[in-house]
Amino acid sequence: MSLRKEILEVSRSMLIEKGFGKMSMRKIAAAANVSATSIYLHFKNKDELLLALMEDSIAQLAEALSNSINGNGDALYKLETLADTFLRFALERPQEYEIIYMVRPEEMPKFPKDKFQHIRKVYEMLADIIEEGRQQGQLDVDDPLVSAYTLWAQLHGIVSVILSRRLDTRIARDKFIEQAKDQIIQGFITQKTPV
Amino acid sequence: MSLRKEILEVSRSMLIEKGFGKMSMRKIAAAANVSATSIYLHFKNKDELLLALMEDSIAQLAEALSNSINGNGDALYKLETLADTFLRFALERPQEYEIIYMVRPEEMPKFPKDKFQHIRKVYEMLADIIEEGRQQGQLDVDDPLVSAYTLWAQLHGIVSVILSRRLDTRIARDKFIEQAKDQIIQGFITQKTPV
DNA sequence: AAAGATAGGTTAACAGTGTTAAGTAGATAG
DNA sequence: CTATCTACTTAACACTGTTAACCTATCTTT
Repeated sequence: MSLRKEILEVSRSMLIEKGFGKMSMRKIAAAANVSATSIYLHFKNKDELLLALMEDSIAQLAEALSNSINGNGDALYKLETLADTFLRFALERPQEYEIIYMVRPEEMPKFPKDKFQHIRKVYEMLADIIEEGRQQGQLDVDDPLVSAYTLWAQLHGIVSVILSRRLDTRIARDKFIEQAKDQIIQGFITQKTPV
Repeated sequence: MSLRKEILEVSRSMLIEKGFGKMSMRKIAAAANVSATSIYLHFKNKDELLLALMEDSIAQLAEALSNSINGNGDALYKLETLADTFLRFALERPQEYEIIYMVRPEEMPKFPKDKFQHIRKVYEMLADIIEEGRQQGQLDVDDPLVSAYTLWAQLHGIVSVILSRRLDTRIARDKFIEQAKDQIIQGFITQKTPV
């Protein structure tokens, strides 16, 4: 196996086991039985390594999302399913979620296109679903792509509050998630205001 | 002025000017004309210093929110005003926002109650407004306190996506904010489904 | 085959980090 | 006048990311 791959593997498992904060170049190197400087032969710096991990996690999340909607159901159902899958992914694999959405490689180049192809595809898939729902009069949105990002941002907000331990201890986590999900979805549904 | 206060002031301006990443104990100490170890006489460690800054920023945010709804308007109007104020605070003072919602003091004790009194008050105020809206049939929510946290989480999601530069470059920031705000608020509004 | 370039690794070092242990000058108290 | 306490200091430890310089085996070119 190439050293590059090995570095990626050990850093990923280190990330998952110990969390992002305890990942250091030297520890990664030690785990791969190699000197710390060797990492720099394969990655420009720590941020680039992080981006590579990110790319991979994004691909996995994108796949989980794609798989969860296997064609059947109407737009609304699909939206709910996607929201569920997203929340489950985030809460079951918090460390991986973290590097996708919470870690900030310093001065992260604004959306380096190539690295974010996968997640862009997800947004576009989502936008398509929203558009479908709009045409069927089920959803009430303005710009579908913007709506896709909005939905995602809202879900991220929910996850973020939980993962960063900012949720009031008086509130049960599951109840919070359920209610939040309902409320978010409801924001997309066409209002049937009686004339 | 007490050294404790001076340390807080220096670190706050350092935080605002250079950002969280470039804040170090030694730099703070140098800016306060004191040795690095002196900080430890006033704060247990860096996290405690961070928490103190956090506490302060939270108080400011809480005040901005309280001030923005000066009694008049119905529940829905108040909700919109609060959302506006929150978003403005976050986007105008990103560094301060960051320490409130994004920085994670390692192993942050789950909501150390005393330090979060202010923000809890805000949530309760928000819950009251939501309850008021429910009683007037304007809002459709289950548990008002949970809804308060949900609203906040959603808004945080929007801010978070922008501040961590994860927003698609094709999407105009202002458009995103406006549409997101509308969608979030709509999630709270009573659906008038015709029978 | 000899010579040179290259790929892939090394060790040593720099400049920085949070944090602790031990020591010190000055005010205060008995 | 001595002892204690307070607020600070210097020195040091054990880390961090990163770079410079060096080594060695393999591949390419003459």
